[in-house]
Amino acid sequence: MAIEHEPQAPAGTGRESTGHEGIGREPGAERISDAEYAVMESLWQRAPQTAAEVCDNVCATRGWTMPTVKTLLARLVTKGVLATEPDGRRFLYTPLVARNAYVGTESRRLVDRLFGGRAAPLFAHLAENEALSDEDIAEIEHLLRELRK
Amino acid sequence: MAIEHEPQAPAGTGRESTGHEGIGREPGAERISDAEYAVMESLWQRAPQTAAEVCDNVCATRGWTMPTVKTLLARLVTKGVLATEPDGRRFLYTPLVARNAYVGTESRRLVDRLFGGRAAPLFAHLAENEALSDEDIAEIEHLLRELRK
DNA sequence: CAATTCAGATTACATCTGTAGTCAGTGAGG
DNA sequence: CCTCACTGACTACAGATGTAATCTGAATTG
Repeated sequence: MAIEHEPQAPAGTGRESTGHEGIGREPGAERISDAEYAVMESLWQRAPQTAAEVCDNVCATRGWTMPTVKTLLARLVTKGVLATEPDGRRFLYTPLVARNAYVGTESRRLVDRLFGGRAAPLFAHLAENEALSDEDIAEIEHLLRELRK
Repeated sequence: MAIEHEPQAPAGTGRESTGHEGIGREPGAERISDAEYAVMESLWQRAPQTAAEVCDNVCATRGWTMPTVKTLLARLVTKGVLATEPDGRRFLYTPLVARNAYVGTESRRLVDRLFGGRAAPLFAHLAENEALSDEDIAEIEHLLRELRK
């Protein structure tokens, strides 16, 4: 099929491009994979960025090449967690889900899966494994005092 | 090739059956997937169990059939997180990694990935999202007092 | 002892992930 | 104006995962 030359949402809008779906399609519903997460990190740090900029930020550390970043960006757009905005001939990518929200769901997932939805056992685990620094403890105590109020 | 009739470690003992492994092969090194985790849960609850018993425990809730459970069990054995012990003509499966250990690594992974290895921000998130029950808070306070000592 | 049944082994297959290569259009430079 | 570089789009492909069917041998049962 003919490809429009105007920049448009990259990659496979294939099976669900109709956009009419009422249920289960809110942005961020899709899981973000490990590799994708690295890309998101970069964009959460600063947005919007071009693909090249994202690569500058992550390719070195992860040992990736541009094509890899491109693919990941495309997938993230497909998943609905990144928005694209044409800027001349390239795209600017912007997160559609706040890091905060993502982190929230992920933490929740873990707590639900592993600790029956209770945060205390998680905390206990971290404590047992000495995953808590003194600083952590201090901060948590502070937060607790806040909550108490 | 002829298959020995005596029950033996199911599936792909292929590349690492020698047992002499020195490096990088400690049990539990492999990641446990979501579906596999359900199987492990059952076995952590009670062990050893036969495949049929595990299915009794999870097939209903997850909408699985026996073959699925078999596959998952086989994969878990391959991954080195389940041990098998012949019992008549079937196998008894037993976890090789304690739930505790698994839960520990997973929590750690999350904290590392999402919160830069610090537990306090995780805690803050849970607090913000009201993921903390009063009970949780009480328990955590108790744990904190323990730690203080 | 033969037929049935049940367990594990093998195979299947679509999707997702990690990681990349290639193609084609568009704007920039000569 | 033509060529080249850069960018996004498409294709690739192996391994993991979710989910299951089929095959085969062995144990149970009549």
